[in-house]
Amino acid sequence: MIRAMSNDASLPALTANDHLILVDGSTFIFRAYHALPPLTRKSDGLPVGAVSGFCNMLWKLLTEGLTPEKGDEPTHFAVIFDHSSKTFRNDIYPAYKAQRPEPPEDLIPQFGLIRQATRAFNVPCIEQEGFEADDLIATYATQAAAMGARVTIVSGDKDLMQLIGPRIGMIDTMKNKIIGEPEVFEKFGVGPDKVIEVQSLAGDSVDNVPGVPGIGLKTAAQLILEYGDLETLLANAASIKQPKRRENLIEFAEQARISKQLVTLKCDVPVETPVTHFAVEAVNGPQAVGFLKAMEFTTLTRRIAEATGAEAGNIDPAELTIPGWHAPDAKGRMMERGPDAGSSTPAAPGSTAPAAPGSAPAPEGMMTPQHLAAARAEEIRRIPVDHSTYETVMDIERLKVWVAEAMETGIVAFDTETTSLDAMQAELVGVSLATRPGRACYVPLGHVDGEGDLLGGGGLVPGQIPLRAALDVLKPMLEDPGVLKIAQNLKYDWQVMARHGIEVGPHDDTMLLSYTLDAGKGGNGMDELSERWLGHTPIPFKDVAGSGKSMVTFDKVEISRASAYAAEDADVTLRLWLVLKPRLAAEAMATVYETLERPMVPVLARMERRGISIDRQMLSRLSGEFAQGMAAVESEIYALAGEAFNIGSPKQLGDILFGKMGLPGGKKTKTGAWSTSVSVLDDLAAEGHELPVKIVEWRQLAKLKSTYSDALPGFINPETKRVHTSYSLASTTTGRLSSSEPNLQNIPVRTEAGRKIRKAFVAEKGNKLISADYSQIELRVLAHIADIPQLKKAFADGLDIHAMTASEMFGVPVKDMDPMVRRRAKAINFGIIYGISAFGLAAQLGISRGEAGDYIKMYFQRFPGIRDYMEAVKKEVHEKGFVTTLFGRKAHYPDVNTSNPSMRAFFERAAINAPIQGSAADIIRRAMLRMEDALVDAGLKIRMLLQVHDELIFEAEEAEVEAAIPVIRRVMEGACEPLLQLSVPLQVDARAADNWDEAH
DNA sequence: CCTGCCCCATA
DNA sequence: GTATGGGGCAGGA
Repeated sequence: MIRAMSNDASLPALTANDHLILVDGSTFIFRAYHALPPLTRKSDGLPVGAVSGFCNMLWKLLTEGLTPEKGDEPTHFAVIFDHSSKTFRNDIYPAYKAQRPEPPEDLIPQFGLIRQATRAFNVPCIEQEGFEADDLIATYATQAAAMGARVTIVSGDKDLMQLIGPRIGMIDTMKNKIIGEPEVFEKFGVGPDKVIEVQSLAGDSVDNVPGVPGIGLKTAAQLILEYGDLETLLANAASIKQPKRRENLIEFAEQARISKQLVTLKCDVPVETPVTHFAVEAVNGPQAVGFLKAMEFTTLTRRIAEATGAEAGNIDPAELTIPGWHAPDAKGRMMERGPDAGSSTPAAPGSTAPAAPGSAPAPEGMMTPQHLAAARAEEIRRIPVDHSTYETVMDIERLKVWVAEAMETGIVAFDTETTSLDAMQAELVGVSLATRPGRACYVPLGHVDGEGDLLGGGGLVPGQIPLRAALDVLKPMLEDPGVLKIAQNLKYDWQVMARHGIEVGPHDDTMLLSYTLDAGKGGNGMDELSERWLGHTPIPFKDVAGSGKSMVTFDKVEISRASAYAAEDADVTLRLWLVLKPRLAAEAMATVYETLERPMVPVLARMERRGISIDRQMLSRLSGEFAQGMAAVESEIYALAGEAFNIGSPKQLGDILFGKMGLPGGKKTKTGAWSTSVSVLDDLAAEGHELPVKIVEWRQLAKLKSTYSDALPGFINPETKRVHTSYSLASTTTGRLSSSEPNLQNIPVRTEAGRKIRKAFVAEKGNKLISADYSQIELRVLAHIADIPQLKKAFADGLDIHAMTASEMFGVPVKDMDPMVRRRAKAINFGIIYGISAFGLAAQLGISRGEAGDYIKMYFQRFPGIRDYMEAVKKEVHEKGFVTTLFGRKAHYPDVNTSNPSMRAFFERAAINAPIQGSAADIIRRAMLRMEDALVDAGLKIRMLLQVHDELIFEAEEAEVEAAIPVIRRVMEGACEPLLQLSVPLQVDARAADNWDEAH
């Protein structure tokens, strides 16, 4: 149909008072599809998630414009689509966008629907043969801007960023982000006017724009900033210093020019519909409502009916024309099971279900623990996982039935579903329970409907038990001393429940069971354990909530899908427990689990909840200082190098140092590139080169800025104003903890600049931070384990251990010792702990392999017990596949018997190190487990905040500091006892101050 | 957008 | 030579 007045000149041109909104319909479809909850469907199964997002956005933009404030509404509006995949660009470069994957199957019917939606809202729907939507948008935007009007492009497509200017803006509704010049700069490193120059160099693998090989966004921006544009750069390509880059720029010059043509948008498309025809017309209420009703968008239908005065009840759903779509027979999708689903008594789990533990059934009665454990594993493996047996609990009476069942059984696996991986911020969305294999339920508590996404709506899905009421029913069971609660990674669930006033206990943790039994054999995550022990692949999280950009929080997941996923988690957890728990006794690991692992959960959970204060202003000032320092060093570097380059790129740096400047490159990395690590740079610096010194300086500042001063403030919890790290109990082979998000176990300390970061960790007003650390704990453990008389005596006498070592080895007196000699001995001592090699020691000390070998030989002569210990450990690990710590913890090295000599040597060194590092880890764990009670018993309120392998950090009121320090020292120094009497004393140094740096 | 690589912060 | 976590870059899905 031809618009009646399509060439009517009487439609007025746009003026400065006009505001044109151009929606990039094509990319919107794809992005909405990925951003919105998966599997939103109409009752007949028609997938409509993208259409729903589109309609919401359209309505909001038409009525409000970009912001809810008045006066922002558009005067002109159009939605632009791609017409077909072939465009003039394919004539220039046939491969352009050639590798685009086919759109997902359930998206295909939505293409037509979105065009219908546009028409239903009375909005021009524009597409034109041979041109991409981007070219049409570019043309219309340029025309309107030339008339003086304001233009807003609604898209997240980076290719459109080249259009941004004084009158033309861009908004990404999916991210709710306005894209202006600063954002373009952030993305491309240049302003909008240079975007195409950068793109023509860097290329774009998504669209198959080739660019120039070896040049990414960073380098491209660097080059364009230096040369201004592509042609100038290509003209001067021969003078580029880096050989590889020069060659590529010359060889691929034509390819870059083609790329530029591909990315340059066409601003002069002979458009069929003039921009003046985009004047906004009132939405035809009945027409829009008819369409929305057909789509079953209830919320939006209501909203638009109200706004337009249309009588929704009297309007029939519109007829939809959907090519390629046939509604399936009215079988209906699986509905959530109602409150009465399932029988009122627990279903029999099947005759093969194991009896509850503790009540050893007669046939198994005479088996050894090992047989029992193996039989149990086989038994569990045979019960299939069946999602259809799970119940969705929507009714408080049913919940009470489940709780009663758990109380009666005495064992329940439970799992929480939340909105975040950060236990400190996660909102509870649901709880799942399992009482026997195959008997599990999910209790949704906080699911919302997804339609409110773009409008901020999204109320609770009706029918769920109110959160508070459900928790009141669950609490007595979760805290009942007679009911064992089992979880996978319990610390997380414990935290979430603690924030709702529930202290879960007693408990078991399948992740820790696995870690205790199998540390070093592989991961301890649930999916992995399920594969390993049950031969079952649980529903992947990404299948339920999506992944990456399109991931939704769990509260937006449809309840029936959430239910299958969540109930399965509890079911699998229970099964894993049934398999793993009997192994504790069979493999004599029950004590390790019960004294070193399980009780750590509440201790760490409390430490994480407390968090630590950081001084945001101080870090912000530091970021500024570091930035200034980097800028200063940067210009010196460019001057020394004779050109600008990306210092942060090891590849480019290597080209400059070893290519252009021809410095002798000592080492290469395993991929064959020049190594530019500090040790290499230091060597060059020692030869008198200035540039490497500056690089090291720049690197240090860059590291401190990006990893610490820039990143740490982002971890301040908005509610508590403190930083809450997360400790992992099960991610090292040796028994150490690890810390992440943020990692507070690698806060700088060695350099002056680094210690400024540490100063930003502060005590609250009226409080002090106390740092207490073990002195030389690993060497002391080594002295004990390997039973070395000289070492033991030195520690007993409180001597300087490295000086003593030097004295023994080189026969020099400790008094007035040359610091260099002591330094060598210190390096050797560390080397021993790491399973020394001549290669490593040589690298560390900057001496020859032969010389290092001589040192080691001499060391073993003086301390033969060390060599004996090392040989014994190697023998042990080859025979058993694991080694143990002083307290019985196992570290497995399943691949130690490999025939690859260097791999083998690596595992042997690791095995030598593990009992030392691991015993020290056990000791500080024991101290941590006793610390809280000891402090409370001493009448102190002081609390433990952090652990850094051999150091504990506390926060105490000033008045308590003096009394607290002796208690802390006593607990830490006596941590081995009474289980073990170490043959060397443990020594703890403790200090209090206003910040971490001064306390350390 | 994810992954491998390189480099670097700590004990 | 041991044990970690994390940031930036570049390349390939």
